[in-house]
Amino acid sequence: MIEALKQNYGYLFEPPLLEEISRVGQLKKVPEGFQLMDIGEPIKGMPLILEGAIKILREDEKGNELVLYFIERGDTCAMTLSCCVGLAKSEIRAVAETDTVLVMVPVEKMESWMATYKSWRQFILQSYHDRLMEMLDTIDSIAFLKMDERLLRHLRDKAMITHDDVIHTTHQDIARDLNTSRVVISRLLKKLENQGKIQLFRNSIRVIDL
Amino acid sequence: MIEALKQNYGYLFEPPLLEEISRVGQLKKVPEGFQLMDIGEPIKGMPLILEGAIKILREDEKGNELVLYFIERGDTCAMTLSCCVGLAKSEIRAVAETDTVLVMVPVEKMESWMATYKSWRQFILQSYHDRLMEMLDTIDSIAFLKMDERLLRHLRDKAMITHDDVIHTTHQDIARDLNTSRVVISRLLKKLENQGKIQLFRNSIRVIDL
DNA sequence: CCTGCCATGTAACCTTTGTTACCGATTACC
DNA sequence: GGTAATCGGTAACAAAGGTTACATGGCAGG
Repeated sequence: MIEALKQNYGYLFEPPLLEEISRVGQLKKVPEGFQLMDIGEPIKGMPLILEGAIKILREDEKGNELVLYFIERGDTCAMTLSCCVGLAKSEIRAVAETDTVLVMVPVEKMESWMATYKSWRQFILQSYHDRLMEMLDTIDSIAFLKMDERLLRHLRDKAMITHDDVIHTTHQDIARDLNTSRVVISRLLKKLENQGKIQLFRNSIRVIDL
Repeated sequence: MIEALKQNYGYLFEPPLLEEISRVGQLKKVPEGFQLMDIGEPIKGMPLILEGAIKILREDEKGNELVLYFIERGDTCAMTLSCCVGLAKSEIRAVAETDTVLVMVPVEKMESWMATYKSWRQFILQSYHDRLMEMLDTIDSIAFLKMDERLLRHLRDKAMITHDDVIHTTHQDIARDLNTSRVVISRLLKKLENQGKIQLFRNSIRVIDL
C-alpha cells in the first residue's frame, strides 16, 4: 500500500504522514457500481483514492437523484471532511464509477493531522476548494444550461473520468444522473447524434465532440 | 471594534486571536446594495460579519444571475477562503443585502493563523462546512423544486435575513435573483397570494406562511 | 398639475421539458 | 429455441416556464 500511496500522494504529503496513513489506513478495492456511502449513513472514514473514480450523488425525499460531481485518483471527498466537522451523517451517496482502489482513513485522525502536518492542512483546504468549485460548476449547469448542453457536458465528464470516448451506459442511467426521464434523454441523444457530436449504440455512446 | 468582535466572535475565538484580528483587521460599514466583491476581482481580504447580511451571487457569461446564499453575522465567506488557496480571483459576487458592518482580514493571515490558533482552524472548517451545506441546499432547490416553491423559499430566506416579514423589493429584483423573468415571478406571486401564503403591495411583500 | 418613469397585472403564444403509451430489436435465461 | 426482460425509438399530449405586448396606476420631479 505504501508504494501506491507514494505514487499518488507522494508529491503532496511528507514521508512521516505517508507512513502514518499506511499504518492506520485501510486499503479497499471495490468494483464498478459498488455503493461506498449512502445518505443518512454515519461517516466511518475518509477516502483517499488511489485508482478509479467515484460518482457523488444527491437525492431528495421523493427519490429524485442528481449527480454532483466525480472524484478521481489524488482526490478525497470534502463532503466527508465536512460531515466530520458538523453532523456525522452523510448528505450524499457515493458510488464507484469504475473499479476503484482507495484507502480509508479513520475520521479521528483528521483533526490531529491538521495540527501536525502542514501538507495535510493544505491538502484539506485544497480539497474543500476543489469541491466548492465543482459544486459551482454543477450549479452553473443546472441553473444556466438547457438539458441538451447538460447532457453533453455529462457525457464529456464520463468520457474524461474513464479515459475512454466510448461510454458504457444506458439512456435510463443517464436520465437518473440528470434527474430527468428516459424519453427526454433518448430524444436529446438522437438530436446530438444528428448534430454529429456523438454516436449511439446499444448500451454505449461514443463521444466525438470532446 | 474589539467590543463588537468580542460580542459576535468571543465565543469562538480565544482572546489573543480576537486582539490580532482587531489589530490587522479593517472595519467597514457599507449600505444596503453596496457591492463588496465581483466576479473576476482579486480577493483583497476575508470578511467577518458583525452586523447585517450579504447576498452571494453567481453569474454566467451571458449575464444571467442566481443567488447562491446569504451570509450573516458570525459568518464568513468560505468562497473567499477558497480563493486564497487556489486562484486569487473571486468566482462570485457579494452584495450587501442590508446595511452591514464587517471586518476585513488580510488574506495573508489565514494560513499563519491556521497553524497558530485551534479556534481559527475550527472556524475555517466550520465555515467551509456551512457553505457546502448551503450550496447543497441551493442545488436541491434548483434541481428538485418548481419555480413556485423556489420563490417561496427565497422569500422566506429574505424575511429571515432581515428579521422582517415584510420584504422590500420588486418583482424584477426577485426575478434576477432566481434567474427567471419578471412576468413569471408576477404570475407566481399572484398565485401565492391567492393561496394566502403572502400579501402583495407595491414595492413590498408580506410573507404570511413562514 | 402634468409628464414620464417605474411597478404590476394579464393575455396570448412559444419552447422546453415531462408523461404516457406503444413499438420493434436485442439480450439473458430457462 | 422460446420467453421474458431490457433497451431504445417515436408519437401525442400535458405542464412549466419564457417571451412579447400592452394596460393601468402610483409616484417623483419639474
